[in-house]
Order: sequence, then C-alpha cells, then structure tokens
Amino acid sequence: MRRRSATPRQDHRIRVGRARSARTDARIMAAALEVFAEKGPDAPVVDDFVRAAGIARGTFYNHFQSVEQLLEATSIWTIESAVRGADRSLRGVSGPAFRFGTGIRLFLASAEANPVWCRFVARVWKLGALEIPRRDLRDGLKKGELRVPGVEVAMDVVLGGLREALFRMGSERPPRGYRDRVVEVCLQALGAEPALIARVLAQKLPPLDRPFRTAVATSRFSRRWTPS
Amino acid sequence: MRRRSATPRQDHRIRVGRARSARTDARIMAAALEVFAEKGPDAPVVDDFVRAAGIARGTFYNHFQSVEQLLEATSIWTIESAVRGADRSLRGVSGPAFRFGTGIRLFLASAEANPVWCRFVARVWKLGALEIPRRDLRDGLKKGELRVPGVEVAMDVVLGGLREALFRMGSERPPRGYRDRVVEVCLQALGAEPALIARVLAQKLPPLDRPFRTAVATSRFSRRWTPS
Amino acid sequence: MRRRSATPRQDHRIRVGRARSARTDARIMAAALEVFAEKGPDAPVVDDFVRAAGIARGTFYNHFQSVEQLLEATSIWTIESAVRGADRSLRGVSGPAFRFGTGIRLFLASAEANPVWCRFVARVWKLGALEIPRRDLRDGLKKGELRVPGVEVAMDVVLGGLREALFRMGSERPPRGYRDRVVEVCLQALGAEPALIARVLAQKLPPLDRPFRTAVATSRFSRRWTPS
Amino acid sequence: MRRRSATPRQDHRIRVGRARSARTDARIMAAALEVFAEKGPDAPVVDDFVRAAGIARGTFYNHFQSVEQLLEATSIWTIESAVRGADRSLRGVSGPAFRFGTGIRLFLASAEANPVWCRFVARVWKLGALEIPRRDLRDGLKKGELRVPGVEVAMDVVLGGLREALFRMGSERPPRGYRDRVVEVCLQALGAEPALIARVLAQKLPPLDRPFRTAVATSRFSRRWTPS
DNA sequence: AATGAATGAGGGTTCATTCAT
DNA sequence: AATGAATGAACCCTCATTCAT
Repeated sequence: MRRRSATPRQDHRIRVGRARSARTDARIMAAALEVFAEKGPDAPVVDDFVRAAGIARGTFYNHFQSVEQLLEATSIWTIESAVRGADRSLRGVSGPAFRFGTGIRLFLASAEANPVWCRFVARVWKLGALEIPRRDLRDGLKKGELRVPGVEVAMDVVLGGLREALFRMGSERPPRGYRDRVVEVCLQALGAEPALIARVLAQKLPPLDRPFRTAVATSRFSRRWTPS
Repeated sequence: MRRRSATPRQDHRIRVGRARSARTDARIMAAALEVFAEKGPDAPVVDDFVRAAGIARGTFYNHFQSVEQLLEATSIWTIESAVRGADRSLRGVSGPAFRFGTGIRLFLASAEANPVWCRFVARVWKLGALEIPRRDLRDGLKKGELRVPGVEVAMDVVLGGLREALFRMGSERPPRGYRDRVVEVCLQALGAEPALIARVLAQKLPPLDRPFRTAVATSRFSRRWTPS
Repeated sequence: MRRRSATPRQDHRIRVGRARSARTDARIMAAALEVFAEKGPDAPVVDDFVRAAGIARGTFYNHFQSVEQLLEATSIWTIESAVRGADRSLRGVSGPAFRFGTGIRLFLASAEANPVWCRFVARVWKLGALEIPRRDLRDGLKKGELRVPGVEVAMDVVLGGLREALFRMGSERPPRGYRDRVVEVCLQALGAEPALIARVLAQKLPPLDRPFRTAVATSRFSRRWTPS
Repeated sequence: MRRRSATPRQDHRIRVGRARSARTDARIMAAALEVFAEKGPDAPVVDDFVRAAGIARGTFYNHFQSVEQLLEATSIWTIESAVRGADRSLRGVSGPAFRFGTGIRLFLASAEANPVWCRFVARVWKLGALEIPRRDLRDGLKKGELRVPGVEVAMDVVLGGLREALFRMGSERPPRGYRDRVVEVCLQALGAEPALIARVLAQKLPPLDRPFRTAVATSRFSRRWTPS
C-alpha cells in the first residue's frame, strides 16, 4: 500500500499510451488491408492509408516507417494468422492428401467469406510460410495417395492456380460451386484418386476461426458480397 | 503542277518519317521489354525507358502518350506475336489435348530460351487473348480426352500455375526438366491419360519462330542463360 | 482555518515543484550544452534534447518555449557564469594589460579543460557581455601599456581570433603550448611590450572555479581529453 | 559542305541547351550568394533559392543536387576567384610581410565594396585555400620581418580576426577607416615593424578585378551601401 | 521528328507543438 | 509537472509533361 505513491501514476500514463498506440496500429492495418486489396502492393501512397484510417499524416510515421513496412506488418497480421487458423482447423484431420485437400478448401472458404481479405491475399501473397502443406504433399507422395513428378513443381502449379482463383473470386461474383471445382482440379493435378477427391468435397467444412474479423469490423469501408 | 509534284514528295517524306518512326517505336518497345521485365509493370518511370533506349525525354512522348500505353503496346507486340507463333508451330498438330499440351510446352520453351521475355510475361501477362487453347480444352472435354469440372476453372488453375512457373524460371536457374514436369502436372490437372501425357513429352519440340527476335537483337542488355 | 492551513501546504508544493523544476531546467540545459556543442546552434531539433536529457517531449515545453529560447538560456547560464568566474579569479590582479592577458589565458584554460564547453562557446558565442575586458583594454591604452588604433577594432580582431582558436581546440587535440601562443599573439596584436607578455605567460595560472561543473557532472556524455 | 546535313542541327540544339543551362546555373548561384549571405550556410531551404532565382522547384534539382552542393559551388565560384584575383593584384608586389599586409587590405577592400559578398564570406568561409598567405607569413618570419610564436597560431588568430571584422562590416556601416585599422592590428599581431605597417597603409590600393561582378549585376536583390 | 531544359503537381518525411491523461 | 500520442505545416525530392529550338 505504501509503495503505491508515485510509480502507479507513471505506469498508468504509460499503459494508457501504449493501449492507444496499439489501437492506432490496428486501425491503420485494418485500413491498409483494404487499400492493398484495392490497389495492390505497389500503387498505394501514404496518403491513401491516412485517408482510409482517418489519421494525420504524421501519425502514420509514428507507427510505420514506410509503406513497405506497413505491407509486411499487414501481411503477417492477416496471412500468418489465417494459416495458423487453418492449421487449428485441421488438427485431427488425418491422411496427408485428405489434409492437403481440406486445407485448400478451408483457404478458399476464407477467401469466399471475405472478399477484401481475398483480394489482399491474391495481390500480395508471396508464397512464404508453407511448410505444412508442403509436408502433407510429401507424405502423400510417399504413401502413394498423390503422384506428381516433383514436389516443387507441384507446389508452384497448385499455388499459382490458387492465386489465380483468388483473383477471380475477388474481382467478380464467382459461379456457384467455383470454389470446390478449384479444389477438384488442384487435387487432380496432384494425381489424387477420384474417390479421395469426392471424400474431400463431401465433407462438411470445419468452422473457421476468423482471425481477421476485428480488422474488418473496425473498418468503415467493409464491402462484402456474402451476408455472413 | 506544283500541287501534283507536291504529293509524291510529301508521300516520300511521310514514308521515310514513318519508317524512322517505326524503327524508333520498336527501339523503345525493345528497351521497354527489358525494363518491365526487370522492374515490373508499375515501378518504371519514363526516364528508365529513355535511358534504356538511348533517346531524349521528348522523343518518348513523340511515340507513346504514357508509360501505361507503352506497357500495353509492348504487351501486344510481345504476347500476341508469341501466341501467333505458337499457333503457327501447332499447325498440323492434331488432337485437342495433344495440341493443348504441346502448346504449353512451346510456351514454356520460349520462356526458357529468353529470360527477359519470360520475366516480362510472368509480370505483365493479363491472361487475355487465349481463345485457341480454350477451344482446344473444350474440344478435348467433348472427345473425352480431358476431364475437368469446368472450362473456366481449368483455365484459371492451369494458367495461374503456368505464371507461377514462369516466375520461377525467370528468377532462378530452374532445375533440369522443370519445364516438362510443369507440363506434366498441368495435363494431369486437366485429367489427361498418362499415355497421352507421355506422348506429348516424348515428342521432339517443333522449332520456334521466335517472334521476339527483333526486340532481343536490338537490345543492348540481353542476358541469356542458354547459348541458343 | 481552511484558508490559513492551505497556505503553507501550497507553499510547500510550490517549493517542491520549483526545486524539481529547477533541477529539470538544469538537466535540460546540461544536455543542451552537449547537443549544441556537437551540432551547432541551428541543427538540433527538440528530440535531440529530449533524448539527451532523458525526458518526455512534453516536458521540454514545460520548461522552454522553443529551441531558440533554450539556446539563449544555456548561453547565459554558461558564458555569464564563466565570465563571473574569470572575474573572481582576476580579483586582485592589477595592471590593465596584465589583467586582460591573464583573462584571456584563463578563458582558454577553461576551454582546454572542457572540450564540450569549448565547442559550445566556439559555435554559439555572440561576443556580448564583455564590458570588463573592454574596460581593461581602454585603461591599458590610457596608461600606454597597449597601443592599437581603436578599441572596437582591437576587440573585434582579438575576440575573433580567440573564437577561431576555440574552434581548433575543440575539433582536434591542439599542439602543446598552443594556448599560450594564442595569448602571445593576441597581446602582440594589442601592442603590448614583450616584457609584459612574458610576465603574463610566466605567471602560475590562478585556480579556476569551474562554473560549468554541474552541467558536466550531470551529463552522461562527458568526453574529456584531460584527466582533471 | 556535304557532311553538314544532319549533325550541325543536332549540335545546334545541344549547344543552345547547354548555354541555357549554364545561364541558369549562374542565375541560381547569384541568387544563392545573396541567400547564404542573408541566412548563413545552414538555415536556407530550397525554396529560398527558388524564389530568389525566380525558377521552378524542379529546376533547382536539374542544376544542383542539394543545398549543400549549391553552397560548395557558390563558394568556389566566389571565394576562389576572389583569392585568384588578389593573387593577380599582388603580382609584382615584393617583400613577404608587405605582400601579406597588402593582401589583407585588398581582401577587406573587396568586402567593403560588396556587402553581399562580405556577408557571404563572413558566414560560409571555411578557411581553406590559403597556401599563398601562409607562405608569405613563413617567408616573413625567416626574413625577420615578422615575429610570431608559430605559423598556425598566427594564421588562426589573424584569420579569425578578419572573419569577425567581415561580420561587422557586413552588418553595420563600419566607421571610417575601420578597414585599415583592422589591417594595422593584424600586422601588429604578426609582429611587423610600425614602419612597415605604415608603408602598407600609405600605398595606393591596386585596382581590383571584381570577379563577382556578374553575379551581383544579375541579381535583383543587390543592396549596396557604397555607390561604387 | 528529335532534343533536353523548365515546369509544378504529387508524394515522402521530419519535427515543432498541442493536449488528454 | 510529467508523459507521449496525435497533429499538420513545412520541407525534400521525383517525375510526368510541355515547349522552344
């Protein structure tokens, strides 16, 4: 009780400041998600973020050193957490090919549920942080569930195909069933048996934890096509 | 008398002017191919083209109204002629699936032979102007040579996969056989029979007419990996 | 009752506040001395002082209204007290020319003992507040100990020469004896007899009261060449 | 005659361009002389030069990369040529101490004739390019015409004194005879005999070639105190 | 047509200053 | 008083575009 005299005050001020700063960080990144989704990774200028986030020009630089650094922070904030989310959803799903297919399906479902996130990923995704699906693919080959002439080749083609699909899903209302047809073609590319493909598509999709909900909810520009 | 004699003169001047202009056009586009390949479609500034083409700033604007227009002109000049070249090479090749696979192979062979062109296509290609392969795909489905759950889906995935492959081929020396393994995965994605895939890959590649020869020959920056 | 008891309390708070404030004032000025010495009078920004003094940005403005005002306060705090210190040391030294020469010698000795102070004075000194040496000079002329064609001219040349000497002493380890040679040239400029110059230089230097001790002791950046 | 067809045209365009560029260079430096004289070497911003020279912001950067580079170019353009001018005027003047004294006198006369130049030199002069006076000083010592306890010390004090004199001459109408009294004190500082000092001051000043005339004539801000 | 100097709008970045806590 | 996030004016610099030659 006695010791409380001066320090808590100081701490309080610092704590309040930190919290405010963190909120502004998130506010800028939420705005950035939309701006990058709209204009791609290179075109946006600082003023775009300033306007979208409703802050002063100087404030931007209190939080990020450059557009490039903001892009990186926003990417980590969105994509990494999405990948982790997919991993969590896949816990307990067994069979490497089945896991791989379900992972793609979850990924595309996320994109379908959130066009802004979809466009962002389509335009800025650098194909990093993909050790888990790569491992599933390798295991699937060993077990004979998949058949391709090389792991890298297969990853390149499938992920390139997925990016293109995200572009379409982000730029126009895709036709009914587009998502699962993409999954089907991708699994076929990997040499999966028709029966396995059918099992992947028949399965009820595990629920997503949507890690980017906050961002989008905070944003004043959210434009969704799907009610959910 | 005066007026009649004036006409041929004028014609001559115009003809000479046009020829010079066409040569300068080509010179600028050849330089642009390299610049766009190096920096992507958005980053380059007028000065990059001016320096690469060895012209004055004003001269640029005598030929193109903006960087965007130059990009479009260069794309058309490059990609369309590549597509026409592939078409010519495919004349007489029969069987839609076989044609489709061979077309992809030719396309990737072009990219392999010319890294600058490869990087350019990887970065600026908008996936337009593809009626011929789309028709082949459709015919292949009708004939039962291919099996996919939708033409658009299949085109998206395969072409997206090809773009990603071009990125890899343009940014690092790809492993031996990479090119044909990409073809294999793409045909597998379309549901082609292993026997057909084998036939496509066994075939000796028809010679390319190199539609981009002028561009590359003019260029002072050509960096090739392959001697041919 | 309430009002009477309130007064002492208020006084106490004010006194404590003032003491704290005075301490913070001094802390900022001590930091400012170093910053100005390092960067000159124009280049520093508020953040430099904030960082050097280990305070918050807002705190700066609780004590000084602007960098310019801080510069002025620091100059007065530093130079005036140095002049007073020299005056005290000169108490009892008689003969105007002798006093003038000894004063210069003390001044340069201060600079030699404290490079930060030296650089500060070299860069920000505006040549004000010099009534005492000017009076000595005038008296010396009257007595015939010195001979120059004008008081102002002599002050300008000698003080300008001293400033230049400070620059050298502040920017590189000056050669042995540099200090006293400067004194010699200055006295010669004023037309002092060689015998008098010799007497000034022969004398053991009176001890300095170091007026800038607080500043330097507080500072965490003090870099000295001389151990004392 | 035959060879003349295309090249001269080109040359003409290039020549015209170069001439225009050179004129703009000079125009900017003439403006810079005034701006630096007014505000010192650090305070001015690009816009100051833009306004003073009556050019566009971009034009500044077509000619100088930064304020710092402009300062350097302007210094060379003015100071070096002044030094060379003084050298020329001293050709045929013999006796090192006499030369040194006359050189100082010429230098101060330049400053007196052109207050803008005077203020510029007072504020930006870095004490470089002084081999000639230093040599004169050394020779004067050898010959016994001068007597100081060290060349560097003497140069520091005298040049520092001169700078201070320039400050005064640039900031207020200096008293009649100020210039020659400065010369007198400086020579006395170097230990010159009264007779020699008298000879230096008695001499009619050789005419100056004013190397900076163009700059000042071009300028629209020239403010002089002296009619000539 | 070709040239390149001049232009000025636009975008990046810093920093003095305010203010709620 | 002390704190530090937010602010926006001011500065730096680039670059698309024009235009006289």
